[in-house]
Amino acid sequence: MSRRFFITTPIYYVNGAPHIGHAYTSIAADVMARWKRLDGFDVFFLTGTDEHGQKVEQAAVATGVDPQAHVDRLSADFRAMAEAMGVSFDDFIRTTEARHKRACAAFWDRLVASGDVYLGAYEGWYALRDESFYNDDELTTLPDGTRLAPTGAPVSWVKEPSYFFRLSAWQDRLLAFYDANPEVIGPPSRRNEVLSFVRQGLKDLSISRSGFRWGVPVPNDPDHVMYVWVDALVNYISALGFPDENGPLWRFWPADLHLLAKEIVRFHAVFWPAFLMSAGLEPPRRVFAHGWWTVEGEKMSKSVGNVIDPRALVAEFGLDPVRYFLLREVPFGSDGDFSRRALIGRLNVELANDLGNLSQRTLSQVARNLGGRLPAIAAPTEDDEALLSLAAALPDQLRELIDRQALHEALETVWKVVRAGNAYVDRQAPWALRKTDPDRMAAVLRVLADTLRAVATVLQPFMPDSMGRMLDQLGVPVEARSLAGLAVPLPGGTVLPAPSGIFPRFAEQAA
RNA sequence: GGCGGCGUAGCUCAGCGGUAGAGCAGGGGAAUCAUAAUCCCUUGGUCGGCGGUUCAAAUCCGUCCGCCGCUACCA
Repeated sequence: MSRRFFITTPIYYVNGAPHIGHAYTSIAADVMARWKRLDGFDVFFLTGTDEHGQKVEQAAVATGVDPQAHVDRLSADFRAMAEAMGVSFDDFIRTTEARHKRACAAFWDRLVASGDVYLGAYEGWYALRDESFYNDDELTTLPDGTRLAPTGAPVSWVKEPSYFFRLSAWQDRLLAFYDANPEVIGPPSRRNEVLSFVRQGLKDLSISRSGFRWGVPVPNDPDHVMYVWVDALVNYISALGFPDENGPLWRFWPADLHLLAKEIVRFHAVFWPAFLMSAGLEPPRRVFAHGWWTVEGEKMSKSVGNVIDPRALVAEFGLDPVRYFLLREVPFGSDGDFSRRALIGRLNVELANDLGNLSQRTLSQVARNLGGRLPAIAAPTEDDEALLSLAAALPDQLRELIDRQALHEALETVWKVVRAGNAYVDRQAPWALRKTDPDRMAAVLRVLADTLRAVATVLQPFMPDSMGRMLDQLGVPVEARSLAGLAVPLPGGTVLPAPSGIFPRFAEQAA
């Protein structure tokens, strides 16, 4: 088994401020990246920004700034958002960087060399005023037959020279690829959509534009810039040093997981593998699409004014509760609804009451009744063994679940142990044992401490800061916090710091 | 229109051939170590309608009703 792991988010298009959807993808990828590191993998976690295209060029012109200055500002905002969300990326690629343009040019040359690129003409309804093509279904037709763009500009049928990628030639090879790699697209519903899309027949893909300049130049044809597909997708290999296949990072290719939102599955599961195979490179091992969030039951939109700013959310509730909520509330891969009420419920019930309080009630008894020293392990009773074995099973269970991106199930699995822990405390009643059987009380508290250690260890990728503090309070040295480290018991007598609450309950301010 | 999916307790969903499940919400009780946090018990469903296969169907097949996704060049 390969011990290296390459995971990516999409590069985010800089046509607005980052919102909860961007944060969601990045946080989910972060959890997986952190999990793999915890499990001893050599991880490369890539994110970044997509900065070319006509929309960006127009936005820059509209605000009277140079496109590069415009994207510098927006890209920095995305990067700051990732950092604010605790996203532990190893590299942040920007499509305006020289290394990316070099990779794109080399990649383009490979496609040309394979015979899959030809010069043709892209046809469509074009509005001269907007300098933009429109789809048929976007147009309105006046009684006199004039067609108008959504902007009100008149359109005419225009042919523009464009390079094409011979995607039509790749249909059978793509189907064979999906067939040989059934896990390459997830969840299964997305796989089905991709399969039916490819089966219905593929058209050649326009991969250059000559109507605007803000893009990567096409080699040997200064009239063209690369259109989005090639430019954007190549980021995944430009960050690995392509075309230098002897560079230090190239060993990370092919990507183990491209994580993305459902609307860009096709680009990643159809176009990208075809490009890569054409270029003589391996296609990604897995592409997984998650769903979209609504807000309080409504679609998120600028006009409704309900777009969630992830940083505002973190300012109010804290980073870890937000990360937890996003991954716990909804089966990963499905759509979900974001509501204050639901977030507060998860925070108060699951984080504060279930987990935070289990830690607090355990550690406060250790502090008060045992002088703050971790008791030694005693011979386990049947009840002890039941709880400990549940906790010990967590790493293997989560490995399997996280490998198939079932993040919500991973959290549910951990919470079964947390609930079992609370039930165990009540059954054993160490506060009563304090008077009748202090040794047994110590043994019970040790069982609880070990259970909490396992829980906190596997939850570190989800809530790095909070679980770090919990492990501090449990006396677990930083170097003993990996999955491998969990196998080595802490010595009895370890002095624990004074416990303090990790997840305060959230009280809604009275209006 | 074509292809695919879904419809199970008040809510969110799991189960996918063998006497209906979880979490939350509701009701009752216990405990008091703990962030008044916990634990135990419990109410509640003709598993969208109809028909079929089977000794046996949420579970397979057909059909109808209702929702949803995909059906390519904004990313």
